[in-house]
Amino acid sequence: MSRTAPTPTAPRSGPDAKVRPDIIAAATRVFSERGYHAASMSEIAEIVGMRKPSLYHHVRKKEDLLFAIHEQMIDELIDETMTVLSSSESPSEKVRGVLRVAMSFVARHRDGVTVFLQERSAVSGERWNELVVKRDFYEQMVSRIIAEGTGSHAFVDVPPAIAAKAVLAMANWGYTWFQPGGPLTAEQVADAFAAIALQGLETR
Amino acid sequence: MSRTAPTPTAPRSGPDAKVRPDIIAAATRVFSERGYHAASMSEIAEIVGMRKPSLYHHVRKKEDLLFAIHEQMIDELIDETMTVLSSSESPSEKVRGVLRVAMSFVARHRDGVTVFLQERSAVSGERWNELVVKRDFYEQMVSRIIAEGTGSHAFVDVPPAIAAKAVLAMANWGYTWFQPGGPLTAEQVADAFAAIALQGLETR
DNA sequence: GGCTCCCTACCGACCGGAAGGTCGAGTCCG
DNA sequence: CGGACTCGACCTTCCGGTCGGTAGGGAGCC
Repeated sequence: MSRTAPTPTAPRSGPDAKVRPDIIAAATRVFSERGYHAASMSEIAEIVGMRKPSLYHHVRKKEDLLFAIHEQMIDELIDETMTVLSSSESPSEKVRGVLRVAMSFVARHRDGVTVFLQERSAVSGERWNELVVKRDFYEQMVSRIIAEGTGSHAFVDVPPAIAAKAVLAMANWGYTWFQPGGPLTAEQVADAFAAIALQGLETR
Repeated sequence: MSRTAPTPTAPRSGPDAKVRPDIIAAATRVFSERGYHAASMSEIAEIVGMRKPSLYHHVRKKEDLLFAIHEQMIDELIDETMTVLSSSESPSEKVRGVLRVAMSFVARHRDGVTVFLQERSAVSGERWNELVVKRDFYEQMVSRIIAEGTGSHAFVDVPPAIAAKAVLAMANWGYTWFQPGGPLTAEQVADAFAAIALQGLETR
């Protein structure tokens, strides 16, 4: 057949087993387009060029695919944001950096981010907790940057948690409207958002 | 029977017929909790105290319920925001007003807003366009306020469309985290967001 | 008051379809 | 030979939606 995976990927050996990347990619596309519950395993199978029963040779349950997407997204996002956090820039520059990373992430992984943000409640049970922890951790990273700014009086005295919500909202909401081929690049948008978040709209 | 609707509500006379409010309320709750596709008509029927076939006496299709919720939300939101837009306040005050209206809206109609923002793509066909037009109109309202501010040099020179995205993002994203019984009221959150959007995080 | 008529609301039973998931048999390749 | 991989047929479950029939109350009439 016209298979493309050379590595003999260990098949469904556990709940956390590696799944073939093209399958994850197909699932990401279908989940993002139709929504998790409306998406069918048959359609995912068809995209990767097999039938549904074959797909179940690589995946245990439909939910495993959803979880894998979620995990991959939040792990990568945390990883990329970490480099910003651990830099020696000023709090302002870190906020700008967070926004740049986040917007660039949205631009590069549109479908994945859509699934990650829109299908938040579809993951159930044990693994849901794991994701909540990581999401909270990510938010804490941003919160800490802002606390750093207010601590050094570089930032106005607003509750860091609320300010973090505001900054994250700008980036997260991007998945609903940002088009990678549009008039503005992700970096330009991120910088515009950073300007608003840091200096505000009013003239000085 | 123990009915409570005294008015002989005209039953399913057309696609735009009025549906009993308790049915809309039940659908809103179920759609918000389970997601549109995962929600079942039986569960909605059960909440309002009837069986599925009886529910279909009041509603033609499942999608009609979804559409009704969407329409109700966007219509009310536009209506409330209109009063802000048509006031004679300064652009800054109007931005604050928009955020107050939006956050208060989120607080009062949590489930409805959740459906409205999360189940955006589940509406199909003709009526979807109608909703897109209204959503764009709402966004234009905010965009215009900001253009007004940049025009009078009260606001910094940023593209109004981008600034509108930023402002709306803060409010829209609220549905994912704001708890009406939490430490901050909707108005307090809105004012904090307005402060960030207008003056920025950096000290002057 | 009784009586019929009719319309609204309600429901048990049912249908067609589609979905997630399984099974057993086959193929290919090291 | 054996394990990875594929698939046709199949099972179960559930869902959106329909159908035929029933209860009940108001309107009109005698």
